[in-house]
Amino acid sequence: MSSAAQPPEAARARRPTLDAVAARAGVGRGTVSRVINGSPKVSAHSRAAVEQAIAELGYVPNRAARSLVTRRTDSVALVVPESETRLFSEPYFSAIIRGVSSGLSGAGMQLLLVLVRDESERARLATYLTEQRVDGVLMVAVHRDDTLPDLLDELAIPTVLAGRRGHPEPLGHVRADNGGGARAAVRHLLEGDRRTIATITGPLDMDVARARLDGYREALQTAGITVDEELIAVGDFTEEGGRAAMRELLRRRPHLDAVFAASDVTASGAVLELRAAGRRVPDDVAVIGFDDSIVARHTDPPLTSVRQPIEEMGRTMARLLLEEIAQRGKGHREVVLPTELVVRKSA
Amino acid sequence: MSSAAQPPEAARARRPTLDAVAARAGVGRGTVSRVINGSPKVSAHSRAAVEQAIAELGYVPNRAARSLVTRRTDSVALVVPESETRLFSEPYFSAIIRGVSSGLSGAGMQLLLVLVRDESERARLATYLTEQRVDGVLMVAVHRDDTLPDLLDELAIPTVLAGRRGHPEPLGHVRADNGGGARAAVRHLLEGDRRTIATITGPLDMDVARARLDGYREALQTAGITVDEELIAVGDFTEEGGRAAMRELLRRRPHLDAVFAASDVTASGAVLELRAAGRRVPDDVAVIGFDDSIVARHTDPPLTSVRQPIEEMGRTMARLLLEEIAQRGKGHREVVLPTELVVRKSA
DNA sequence: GCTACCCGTGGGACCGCTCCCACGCGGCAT
DNA sequence: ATGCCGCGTGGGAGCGGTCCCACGGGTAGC
Repeated sequence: MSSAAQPPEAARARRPTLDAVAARAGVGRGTVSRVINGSPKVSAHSRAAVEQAIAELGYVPNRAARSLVTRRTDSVALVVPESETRLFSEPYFSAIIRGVSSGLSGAGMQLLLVLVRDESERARLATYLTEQRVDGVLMVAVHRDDTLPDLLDELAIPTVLAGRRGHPEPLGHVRADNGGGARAAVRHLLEGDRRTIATITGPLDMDVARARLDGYREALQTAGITVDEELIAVGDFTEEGGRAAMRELLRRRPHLDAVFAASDVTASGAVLELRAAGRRVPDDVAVIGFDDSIVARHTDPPLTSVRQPIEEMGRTMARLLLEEIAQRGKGHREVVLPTELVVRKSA
Repeated sequence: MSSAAQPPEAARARRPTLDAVAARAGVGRGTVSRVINGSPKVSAHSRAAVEQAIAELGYVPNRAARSLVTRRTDSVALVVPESETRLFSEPYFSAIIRGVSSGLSGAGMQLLLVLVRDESERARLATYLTEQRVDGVLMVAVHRDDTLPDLLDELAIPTVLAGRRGHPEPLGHVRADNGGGARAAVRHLLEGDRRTIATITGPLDMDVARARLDGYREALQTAGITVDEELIAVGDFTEEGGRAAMRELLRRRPHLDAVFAASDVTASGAVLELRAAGRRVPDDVAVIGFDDSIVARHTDPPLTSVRQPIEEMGRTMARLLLEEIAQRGKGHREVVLPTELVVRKSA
């Protein structure tokens, strides 16, 4: 058991192999392999002998060897643009990881986390992913012009995206009902008798941002209100972007009485800017964010926000990917999860 | 190039092997291997031929095969207790990952993310880690009684911890100067003429929490102030814990005029509770947090907080681990990185 | 009593790479 | 010319599994 007594320079103690187990159990390699892989065609007697030998030797199968012959790695990659780990306010990043991890762990799959720093690294990434290191790929924050998903499609590597690039989206993906969330937010503002409702969007090359903007438009139209394009400002999901957009909106339409922001961080920037301009929130201007992140609970006033079931999205992504790996091309390729309006003080 | 034309049921196109490259380049396997691994003992002519063949075939080495013979996997695991992904306020979790990822990527190492849900999973984890799937292990949020590090030590798997379990800590680790940060915070409060300074700690089975508490004590003693044990309340790094601790402190010492909290989230809970008790922050009671997380910037008032260089901690962990993997037992085993007090409005 | 079948089993042939040994060949000293 | 050295090189052996084929022995069917 203890290799601690060995001199530090010694090679790491070599672990027992399948052969060793077979020898100790007095059976052949094939039988040991069958026991390990749960084959039913093993006598109770042999099975017991093998299991005891495994326990005595502390045998653990070598993944590389198995992987070499089965051509599976039992691991999947989660690809995240590095910039997103900064931008995404909590709990997005960790919640996705938690969901993915929990969806995977039951299947004995390992999670390879790949942060992509910049374009030059994308090329290297493509190499990694073809190195037969992973059985499938999960991607978050895919942009409309992202080419990596196409490459994965072409290489026939099972892939599931968080969100879609456009529609139709040929690859499997999971997304929140962004449009529905946006509609609920705007409806809530209308019910609070707000009439001049502005919106600060995310980058419009991302489908989430577009879908939230569309929801905003639809809710207004449903209420019989003509959309005033001057009430729409493009942001980038950051606080600073939110401030800039808010300044611009105030300049264009000083008398607006509500803002629907495409993220909490953006909303918090908007709140700061509104206050700087002497407006009270929510008395003069109501504000609603998106994500229900930790920021929403800690701003002043706490933000009303649209919550996405992020952890469940991660779990669902994992499930879709496992299905796709198990049986190429089967399973439904698109899942939309519901959003929920969390009402706090800002609207 | 295109396997897209094949029927979906077809096995994934088998990738070219080293043999194929050798045949195409008109050389032996050995020579191709040498080129790939950058051996100098290859003639310019052969090297060129091999490189061309690799490019033409789109050859990518198979990791499993290499791994099987070299007994290296070129990947390391980052082990995170799942509860921590919830508790750690941003930016800790993602910043550590970013740092680790950047420290690793240069060395061509891959990052395996392992969330540990509960004790039962720890056992499975131990199995994973001995499966020869990783060359080393990084761990965050190690508790004092955590046995996994000992196991890793015994198995002679290179390991680096974020923070230490106690001291001395036999394993390599990286930590922030928690004591120094705490001292700086308390000194700042003293300079603001606060005299009745309370503290809300983290769970005392974690070294970070202990070190911050020690720093608090030292700063007071240095200033010639006797530590009043009634001004010390134990929290758990959560907001609710912060609120409960603050209530207790107000009960014990109603006239306290400052609080040093061991985390921003705790501090934000304390602020809420202070306000509920009719105290103004910072006028009546000054508050300082720890972490300089996104929460600190968004509370009202924005929190003065102690910043840790988290991303750099991650990078340093990766560096230490790579050193340890390259040459067992060499390299210095302990790195302490400086903290910095970020002054905002709360103190 | 002989053939047919099935079940459990052992072990050979690989998977794709690295390691290392042996070999050929040109250049230099003898 | 002969011997020696060293450089580049080819290819056998193995890493530790899985897959699959062939085989032995029991049971059932005729």
